[in-house]
Amino acid sequence: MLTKKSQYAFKALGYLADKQQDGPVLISEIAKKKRIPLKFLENILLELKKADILESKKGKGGGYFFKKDPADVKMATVIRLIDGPISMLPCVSLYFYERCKNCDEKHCGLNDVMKQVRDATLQVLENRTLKDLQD
Amino acid sequence: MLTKKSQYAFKALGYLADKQQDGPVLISEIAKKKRIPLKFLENILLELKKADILESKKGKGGGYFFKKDPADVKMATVIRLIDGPISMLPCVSLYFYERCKNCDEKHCGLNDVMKQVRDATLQVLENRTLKDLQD
DNA sequence: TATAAAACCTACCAACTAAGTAGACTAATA
DNA sequence: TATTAGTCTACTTAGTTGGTAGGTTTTATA
Repeated sequence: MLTKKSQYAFKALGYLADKQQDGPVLISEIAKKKRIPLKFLENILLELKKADILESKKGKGGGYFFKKDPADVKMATVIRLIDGPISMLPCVSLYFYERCKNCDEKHCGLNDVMKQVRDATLQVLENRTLKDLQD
Repeated sequence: MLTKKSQYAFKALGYLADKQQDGPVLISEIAKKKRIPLKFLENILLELKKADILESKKGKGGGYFFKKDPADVKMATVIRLIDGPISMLPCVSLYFYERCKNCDEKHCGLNDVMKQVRDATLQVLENRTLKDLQD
């Protein structure tokens, strides 16, 4: 399951994608409209900024807005950033790989199946972007 | 990610599937061969028994063995039993559904995408069985 | 029928993670 | 220079994960 954190991230990103033409959007506005705890949302947006997905402006008239085009940010990227691995096992993960102890990946039935699951999942998440979150 | 618990469950089930012709297998034998903490494995096997996947015999000459045919037990069933939901969001889960607050499932982009992920995942996990874990 | 083997059961625990909060600091603008 | 708004560091609290301890019950067999 996705954590609350990444669910909030997607909600916020969807909102920002909708408001892309309106200039900077306040954290407090997003928090209110999407019912996300304000301080928690602060952390999330900051992470998204540090990952170069969002940009921000301080002071009056400030707020958050997209740095990249939403259509260029894959869902998979956001999940990996906020939650970590997408795969069901470390030994089949592409970005968070860890080798299996006591099991030879070359002929491990579980490994095989979980690789299939991974590929099926990524087929979706690598081809859908934040643009798909817009109304 | 799968928990250690369900990973251990799969290891143990794979071992039992291999030894299906040999009569009851000791917990301690599985624990040793698959390097699973003994007492932890006890709990896991008990859960699998209560779910009617395994059967056990007490006393001398006892142990664990399959109640169902491994080929009739889907991977998805084991994951749901040990770890819970397979879906990435409660609002797209088939077995652990919870409705979304503050978001209309009828036109929610995230919901749409996560339904696709769910279906792609289940396509694999509902069609692979414990038989696929055998050597 | 005693005894040993084996699963079963209840309870506990330490470490970690998820989810969120508090409060001070920095930068931009009017 | 006052106000606005994001940034940063640190903390808290509840729940989950990954176990462990130790006793109870059931069964085969000598």
